[in-house]
Amino acid sequence: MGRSPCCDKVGLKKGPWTPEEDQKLLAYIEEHGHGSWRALPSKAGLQRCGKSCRIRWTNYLRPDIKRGKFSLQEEQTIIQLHALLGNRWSAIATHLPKRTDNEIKNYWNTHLKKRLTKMGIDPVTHKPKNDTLLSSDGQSKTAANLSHMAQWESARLEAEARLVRESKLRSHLTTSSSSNNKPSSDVVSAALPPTIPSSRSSSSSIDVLKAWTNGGWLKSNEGNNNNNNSGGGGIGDLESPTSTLSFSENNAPPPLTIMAGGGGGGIIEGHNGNNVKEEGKVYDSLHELTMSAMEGTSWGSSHQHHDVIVGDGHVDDDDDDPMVGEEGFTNLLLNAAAQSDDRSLSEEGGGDGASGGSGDGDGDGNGSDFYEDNKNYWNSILNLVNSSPSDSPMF
DNA sequence: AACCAAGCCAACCGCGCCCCG
DNA sequence: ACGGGGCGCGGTTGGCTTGGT
Repeated sequence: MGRSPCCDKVGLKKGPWTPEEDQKLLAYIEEHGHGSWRALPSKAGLQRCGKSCRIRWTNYLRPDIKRGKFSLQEEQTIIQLHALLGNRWSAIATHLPKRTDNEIKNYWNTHLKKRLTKMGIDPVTHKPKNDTLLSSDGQSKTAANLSHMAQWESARLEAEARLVRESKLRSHLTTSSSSNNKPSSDVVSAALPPTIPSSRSSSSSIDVLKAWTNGGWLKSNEGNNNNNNSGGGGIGDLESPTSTLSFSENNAPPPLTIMAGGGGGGIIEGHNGNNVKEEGKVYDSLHELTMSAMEGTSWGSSHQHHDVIVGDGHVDDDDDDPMVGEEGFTNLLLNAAAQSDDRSLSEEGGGDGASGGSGDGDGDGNGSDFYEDNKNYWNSILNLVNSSPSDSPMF
């Protein structure tokens, strides 16, 4: 069926906003809040459709928007999160609190993407376009593993997002019963400053990441750094990356533990039996997604990477550490970016540490630096996550 | 100085999801 | 259960700016 237009376009203005229009919109929202966007234009005396007003507000007029050049750290954050989340701009924007998804998207498309491409790195997969370029030092494989991570995380994101939605739904059921007839979205809006970017899933996914890195990932690799994966090394040997989703207190579902196990390609277990039952639908999705992510939908059947998830769930990656060198890879990129960038680091307080080893001497992540780089990579993501509002207002 | 191409970014478009009646 | 409204998201476009010749 055809979708009705967002508004009656007849007589409505399009194109660039005038200062007068900005002023009207700003004044109205400051006084009344945005309420229903559709109803806003007439109330505010604007000849615009509600959608246009919303976009203008969220992308430009919001008072908490930071404009201007992206700092090196912001660039790093974007690149790292993009490697994990893909084009989920709103999710990425959640971790760059003063930037809009639109701004980040634009910056990616106009700067970062080109920079990566120029360097022979596929901006989609974050791995070198020509594997042979780097294969001698193992970076291509590790870049491929980053891609694995991204796909894995992506699948998890979807599943976690479902969980969150379920939780939110139930949360809204309880809240909305006591908040007259406001639409649920307005319930959220009303409870929050109207300016806070929302994300449906990113925070939770990052929480997973936290647990992941805090839990077993790095340790797991630590033990497998030199020659791993037999008996469950590498990705297949992940220590249960326990979901640490922050649900609303009253509706907190029990923790789900996802075992990306060496035994069967992945196990999801509720911490007690009825948990899973209660979240049956979610469990199914999570399980489904996790399974497909692990067993070929993304990895095994894609044949785009060197390593393979073999039948029993462990990763056969031709005896390279599955995570080795990702930091090296990313920092290679970032260092190059820093060098090619005419901005000076000091502009934004350059050694803030979030980038971990990005400034380590040669910085090309070869040889024995791989392990450290690997650790630093995830630590850097963790750092940025920790320093970001991942205690999202949404949850 | 004039022209052209590339870069950049605000805004738009269309789709999908969620909620409500 | 279903259909429509509202909103958010990601992709794309169009126009202005900047840089090169």
